Amino acid sequence: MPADEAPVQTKKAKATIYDVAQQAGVNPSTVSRALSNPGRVSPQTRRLVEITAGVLNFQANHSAQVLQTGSTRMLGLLVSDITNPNFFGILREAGRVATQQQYSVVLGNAAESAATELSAARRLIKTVDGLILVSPRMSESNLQLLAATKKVVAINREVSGIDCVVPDPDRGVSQAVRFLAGNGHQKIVFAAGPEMSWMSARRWDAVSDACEWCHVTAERIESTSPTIDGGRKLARTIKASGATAVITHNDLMAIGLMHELQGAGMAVPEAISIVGFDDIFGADFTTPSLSSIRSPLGECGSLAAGLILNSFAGTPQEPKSLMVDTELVIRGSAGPARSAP
Amino acid sequence: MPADEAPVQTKKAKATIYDVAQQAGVNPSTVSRALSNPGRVSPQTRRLVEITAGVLNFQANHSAQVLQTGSTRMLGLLVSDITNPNFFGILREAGRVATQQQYSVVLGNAAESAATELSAARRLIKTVDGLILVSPRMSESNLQLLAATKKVVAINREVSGIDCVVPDPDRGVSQAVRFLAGNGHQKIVFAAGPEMSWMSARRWDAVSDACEWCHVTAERIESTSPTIDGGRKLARTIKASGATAVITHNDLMAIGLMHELQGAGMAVPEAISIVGFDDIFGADFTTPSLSSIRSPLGECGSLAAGLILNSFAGTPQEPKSLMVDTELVIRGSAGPARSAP
DNA sequence: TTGAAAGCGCTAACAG
DNA sequence: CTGTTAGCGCTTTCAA
Repeated sequence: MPADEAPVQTKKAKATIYDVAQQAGVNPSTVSRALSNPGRVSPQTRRLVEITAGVLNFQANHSAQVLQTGSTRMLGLLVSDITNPNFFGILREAGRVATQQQYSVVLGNAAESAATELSAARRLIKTVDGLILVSPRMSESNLQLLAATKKVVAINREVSGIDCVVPDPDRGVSQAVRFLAGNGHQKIVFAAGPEMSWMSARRWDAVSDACEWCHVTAERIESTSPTIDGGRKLARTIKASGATAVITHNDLMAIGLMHELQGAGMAVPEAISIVGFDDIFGADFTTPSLSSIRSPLGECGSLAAGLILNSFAGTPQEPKSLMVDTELVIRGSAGPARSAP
Repeated sequence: MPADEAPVQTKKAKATIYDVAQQAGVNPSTVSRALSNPGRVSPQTRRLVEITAGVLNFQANHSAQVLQTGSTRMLGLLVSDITNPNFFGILREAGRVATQQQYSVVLGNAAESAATELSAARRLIKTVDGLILVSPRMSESNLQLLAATKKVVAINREVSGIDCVVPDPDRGVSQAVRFLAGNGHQKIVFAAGPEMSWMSARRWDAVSDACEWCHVTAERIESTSPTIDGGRKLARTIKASGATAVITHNDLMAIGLMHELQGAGMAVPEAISIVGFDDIFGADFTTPSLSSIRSPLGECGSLAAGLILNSFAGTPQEPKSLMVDTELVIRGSAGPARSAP
């Protein structure tokens, strides 16, 4: 391994509990107790220690504590889809729940591929007590291997043997399809996401089922990539399909598609209605603003954090999958079908 | 402290180097060397150790390593403005640079206020070798206190005594003002950000200077908050100002302002040109798409990480401020003034 | 309530 | 090239 020096700590040597103990004239263990177990020490001693610690600017050495106690009091969060800024909700809520139990949440360096995701997860998991993986792309077996090390919870994906929190597309999709059917749309196209995406499959199932229920035709078309550009490339095919409504695997695709369609002279929603998925940041920047099926990501975050924290506190539980409901957010991009009354 | 149990490690007890050593019939220190210092051990012993470690699924205890070596090989990144998804560029590039030196980057739980930011920074800094703060809101003295503990670099803010990487608005602003002046605009309004924002002041200075240079009038108006809604609330004032062009402190404000103005019947850019700052994710979702002055955040990230990493490797340096150039991204929202030829 | 002492898992001299 | 030994800074029994 080349160029592998330890950091030169140019900063002044840190004070340890020994320094504090000496300065205060007590035993190191008393300092430890006073600082992290107050109540097991007399009030005056405690004051003394606290003041001395303050004077010496004492900062407990985290790794020493971790080494001793076995707990980092940190949760990791790893997000694979960095193009979806929406996961801030997850971070915020997971953080909120964690904070209540004096835990903090750190975000792992986001991953571009399944491989980098795995290595990022491996690095991160060493430094935390539990790990939340959002839309993980790695294989099931790798996921299970990770889960054998520390507590792991997946969001947006269901994997046997590990705890999961997954938004159930059914409710939001059925709202969307009912809305579209009620507005006279006879045929709905679903623009799928990546071939291997668990979520995309799940979403198509929901669309297909809801359409059947509402007696409208559902057609699935494949995309090249789940991005704005991927959405653009779908415009021809979708126009040719004769559908008056389209639901896309995600909002990025919806936005790309909408722009391309508008560029080709099709009015949205007059000529074609568009509904995306995820209600990402910026979905309401567009004209018309984008209708979208939203997952309660914040709730996913708090549930995931809760799952991990509970597993520390309570008795071991069977791995379980938590379902959360999705919800249609109607904005300007969806409306009555052209031929509707 | 109530309810403060250590996590119950329900997982199987981890293998240590002692287990590996015993199994392989060598000394623990040999295991340590073979794994983290290959080259100081014979090839066959090394193979043996590696295989045994694999079999036992050995994972080195991170905190023990840290405790011993004093280095976590991790960099922290703390972002205060979570509404600006643009900082992904920082994360990505800082991560890239860090990875080259076997460091990884963790993101601290984002902060809502100066106070939570400080406590988040305090928590995070204990677990990393160096900390990058993006647009920090805390006081200078707190910043300097942090910097006394570990290596700290600020992005988007200049603070004496600590390393900084700041985008210089001058270039982008001067491009924007020249563009607007060249298109016949006589008066440019700057919609300022938060009163105490260092960056907002910097940006106004740049606008003011550039306008003077181009002989156009610059007017500064205050906002209530640097958000979409804050932008909306500016619409009346800006319309009343009679200006035909506006530069906003950030893109969120620009988007809110644009929507509100359009809602009030003003065409963009025909009646009024709008230029934002930051070129955030979604700036091109709008109609017309938003022109914006972009900071090379990726570059800021790599520079900041480089600054930290170099400080570990080399001799102590004087704190320095690195400047990076901003750049105008012209899109549909800016064009010829109404009364222009 | 406080002190003494052991040890968490690892690395890094120093010998051999 | 490999074994021995001594801690890193903290928490936590066990005594006093």
